[in-house]
Amino acid sequence: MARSDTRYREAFNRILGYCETLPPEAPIPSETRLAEIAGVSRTVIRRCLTRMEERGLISWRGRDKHLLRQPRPEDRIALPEAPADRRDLEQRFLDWVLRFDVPANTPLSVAELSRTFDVPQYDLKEFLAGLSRFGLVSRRPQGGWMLLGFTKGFAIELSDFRSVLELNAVTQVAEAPVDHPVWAELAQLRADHLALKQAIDGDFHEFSKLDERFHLAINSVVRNRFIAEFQKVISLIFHYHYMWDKSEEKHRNAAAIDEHLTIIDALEARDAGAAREAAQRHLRTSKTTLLSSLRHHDLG
Amino acid sequence: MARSDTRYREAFNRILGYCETLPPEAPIPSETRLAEIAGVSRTVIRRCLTRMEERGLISWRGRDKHLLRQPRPEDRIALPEAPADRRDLEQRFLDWVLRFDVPANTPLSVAELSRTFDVPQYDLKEFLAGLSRFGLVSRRPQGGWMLLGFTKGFAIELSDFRSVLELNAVTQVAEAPVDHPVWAELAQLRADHLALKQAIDGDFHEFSKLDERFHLAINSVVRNRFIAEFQKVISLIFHYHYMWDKSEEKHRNAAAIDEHLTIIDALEARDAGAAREAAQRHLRTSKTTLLSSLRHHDLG
DNA sequence: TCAATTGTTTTTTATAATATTGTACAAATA
DNA sequence: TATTTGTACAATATTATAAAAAACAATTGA
Repeated sequence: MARSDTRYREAFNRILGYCETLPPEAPIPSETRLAEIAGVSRTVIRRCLTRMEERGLISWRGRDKHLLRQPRPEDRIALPEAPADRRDLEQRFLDWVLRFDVPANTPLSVAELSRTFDVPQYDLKEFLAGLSRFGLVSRRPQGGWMLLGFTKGFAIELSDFRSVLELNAVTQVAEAPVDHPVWAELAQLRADHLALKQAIDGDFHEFSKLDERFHLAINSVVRNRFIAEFQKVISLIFHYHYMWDKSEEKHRNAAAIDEHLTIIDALEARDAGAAREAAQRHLRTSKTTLLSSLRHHDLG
Repeated sequence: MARSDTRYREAFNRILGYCETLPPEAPIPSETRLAEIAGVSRTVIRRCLTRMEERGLISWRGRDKHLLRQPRPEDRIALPEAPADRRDLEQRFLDWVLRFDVPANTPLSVAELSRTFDVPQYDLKEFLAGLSRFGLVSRRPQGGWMLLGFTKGFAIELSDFRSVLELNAVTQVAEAPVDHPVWAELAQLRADHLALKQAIDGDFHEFSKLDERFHLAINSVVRNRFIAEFQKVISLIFHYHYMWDKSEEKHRNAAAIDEHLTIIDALEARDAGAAREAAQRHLRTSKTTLLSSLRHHDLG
């Protein structure tokens, strides 16, 4: 009826683990020290100590705490199952949106999402609030949330924004010092592109991964928290749409390989202007592809 | 112990208002229709109708609903006071952070913020979740939130990001059609800049407003939801820091006026390259100013 | 017969209540 | 005097639940 005691349970087991490393009848460190070890507050530690005393694991009077016996496996508390990783919720959510081709202006039910993603409702609320900053979702007047994304306007503005960021990245690469790791990565990418170009007839599906690697390498030169945050979302969206638009995939990928190689050429020649121009061409192609993939979905 | 009935109360008063426009003994529209009028679900409408019947305002049997008497002021329900505008929470929060010079890595107490801003805690949670997308705040491992912003690294990256966006905007302005409203605005800005330049000795404080107008005009040409979202935060932060860094303010503002005029000159000559270059110089100055204002605060 | 409306049930959302956890400070110890 | 513990209090996370929305079934009237 209030917050869970997972923190206490985890701390208890962790302290138990720590005690196992101690010699028999060893003194137990101070509460503050234990709190540091378990990464929780003293309140939780005191609960743990109380339980340990009850179970006859330790003696505890004032600041005199001693280990009475070695902890056994059955001393541990059971943890509430299903940690349900909150971290990659974003990945899973976008995956869901794109994979099931959830149309724009779909009402999102927090209750339903909570079930499908196995995540508590308040976590989702927080997550959706974050996404609303990207204009991907918004609050509905009658309550709840709504998926906005993936209209034509959204795709255009996303592409444009991506272009702005990526052209900036390209410029920065051209100015990167010779010992920057990006140059080694680009050399490797050039080789891999050439190899795939040879085997394009059979392996054209492989391009998707290469494309992601290429753009990641370019953008890795830019160290900026704001840009990095957006890049994650952008690359995910583009990546998926490319994977699913199967029309003329082979031809498209062959063309993209050449575009990538042109960019690499210009970069290695340290010709920022040419690199920007080549990147601009490539980004225009990408935009067209993204838009046409949306059109196909509209028809299907 | 659950959600408030504000929605019902507001709907009731709105329906009352609608009934006042009706002739005496008029039939009441269908529940669905009323729901549309009040912007609320049928469930709420039925609660409203029940209350109206109890108060002898209407007769209600099945789908036969009639007005019995004209609603009077005392029929209205009292609304829970203090709407506490959720909309400009962002403005007020950033204002608070910057005005009180809240240092980086300050733990934020949702309870305390809730009191100072007169906003429910869950609204704040949602808001902070949104800000965490901008890297301004983050979750602490032991629970709660923490203000990250306004370290040197943050200022640098923010400035860099601003430059990327603004240089893009400048390029777009240079390509804007002659009948675009930005040209009229720039002409006006030129005049205002020249006027202030004349009176700089006395009115140099006025520059802050002019600066905001100038950058807003440039950026208004870019129609992009992602960029617009960021611009709001960026301009607010720069704006405040300029206001408070009083060192050499007059000299700084005089220089900035000239920089602005150079940009306007290049733009009106449709010389995108020169405009970008001038903008780049101006943005570099801005960055330096922002950084030095942080340094002053560190010392103070 | 069928579209519109109402009656009823189910589902979802917003939010107050609250157990758990964190934190500050006083008292005790060594 | 610096640690450590005891105690009180405040904040947070999470639940429980009333309010609202949505879905569905039954009814009505043209």
